[in-house]
Amino acid sequence: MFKGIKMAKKDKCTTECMAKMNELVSTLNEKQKDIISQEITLHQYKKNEVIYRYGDTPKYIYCLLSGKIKVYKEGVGGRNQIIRVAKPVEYFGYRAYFANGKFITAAATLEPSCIAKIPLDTIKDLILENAELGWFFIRTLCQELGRSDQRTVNLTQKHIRGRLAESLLFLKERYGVEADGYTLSIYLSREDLANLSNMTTSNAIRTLSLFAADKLVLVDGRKIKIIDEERLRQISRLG
Amino acid sequence: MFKGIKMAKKDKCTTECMAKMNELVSTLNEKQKDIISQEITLHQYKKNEVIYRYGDTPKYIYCLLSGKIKVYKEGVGGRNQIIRVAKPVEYFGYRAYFANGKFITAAATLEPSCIAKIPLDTIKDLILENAELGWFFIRTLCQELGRSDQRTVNLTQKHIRGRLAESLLFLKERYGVEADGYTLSIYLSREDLANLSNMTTSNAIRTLSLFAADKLVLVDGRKIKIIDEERLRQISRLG
DNA sequence: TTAAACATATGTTATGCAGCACAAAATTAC
DNA sequence: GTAATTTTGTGCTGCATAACATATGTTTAA
Repeated sequence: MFKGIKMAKKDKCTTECMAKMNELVSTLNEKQKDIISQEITLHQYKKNEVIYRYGDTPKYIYCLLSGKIKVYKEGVGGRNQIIRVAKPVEYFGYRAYFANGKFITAAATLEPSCIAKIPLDTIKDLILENAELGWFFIRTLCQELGRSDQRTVNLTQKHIRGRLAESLLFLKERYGVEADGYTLSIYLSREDLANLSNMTTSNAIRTLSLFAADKLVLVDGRKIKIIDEERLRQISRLG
Repeated sequence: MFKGIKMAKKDKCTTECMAKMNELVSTLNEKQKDIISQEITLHQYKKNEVIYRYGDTPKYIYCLLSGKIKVYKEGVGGRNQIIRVAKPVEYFGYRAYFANGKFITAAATLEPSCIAKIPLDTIKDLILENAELGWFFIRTLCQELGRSDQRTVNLTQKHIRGRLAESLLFLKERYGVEADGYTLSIYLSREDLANLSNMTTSNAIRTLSLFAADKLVLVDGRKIKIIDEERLRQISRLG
């Protein structure tokens, strides 16, 4: 029977993928787990590949299994604003569906990524029959909203140095550092760094150079080592 | 029996209040409604009264039954940033609790307001046993998050005129207009208007005067009539 | 291998807006 | 009813940062 074959083909990948999604899957009963594993699909994305676009109709929830992605908004004059970044295993692309609208953001990979997709209609049905799953999304959304509130003030009220310092600390907290304990585990282009910090690319480059000259960071291409976290924190605080 | 008396005393107000909260209450069964009506308390706030403060531990969900409130964040150098505003019947003050943290914002009334309080422990319990209630919060949070994303770009990328235009349209959409069809149904101080639009009070005053000179709005103290909505929309779009 | 496209770097200019200072008007307090 | 305080209004100055120009290094493509 076709379904059996399809399942068999999927099985190894799907099982692995469901294991990674444990935080969500653990709220489900066996029947619900089955439904998800029937509906879930896996996708490979290259670096800088667009996942969804502004204006699209949301149909799937995306689960980032490996890699890194950005959610961004096209601003005035082609200037993009990075709204949030995700790491494994986090979910994205579902907000607009739950709010009953189209996408007001776009999403793209920052590095090669593996992403699982589940139809949102299915997720909605599951939420309505499983309060614990709903609770998972409520907690997640509340954390997102807190971060968003925080970012609004940071981006609007701090000066350039403060905004960049804030972004570097944000990236460290979000993605961590490599084995040496200093190098940020994410290699952003200066443009993405600028879009994250609400400034022009020129100013991101300039200010990062100044930080390097002040021995706050050590820059080697896209590798950034955070040397003096304490002073970066000061700069971020004082605006 | 004491509980009975307590109930009896509360009954009229509570019933009225529960009726207003229909969007939430309608998701509950009788037993759950009883729990809420036992725990709910009503409070009157004067104009410009603080409801909760930065750093406080969230204990109650607040339901605005009448009046208007702002949720704001203290920024650099005493400059406040209004994060969102609520109208009847909307809920606030629960985000931090669900995200397991303290308040990172403060809230205050913009006019005399009547506010119901329900312990968040109770709400959490109800969400965990009532998926439909959870769904209500998910929808609400997703709308909030969308507004927040939108605001981030507006506040960071638009010029002063664009930001003020945006704020005026935002207020119209959020609070509506009076019987004449033009006068905004909210009387904000210039300072609050500035804090909503990410600018200094001086610039809010100045720019509003310019709008008045350009016949886009008609200003009489804190009363603002929106005359030329189309052009305001243009100004807002173009930054 | 060369060219083309892109990313990074840095200096210069232009300007939008914050930060004053001060005055007038309106509200509140006594 | 007068003083005190807050809110509103306007002009001026300086600075932060966007915008532009240009150069160099680096990856991609033909």
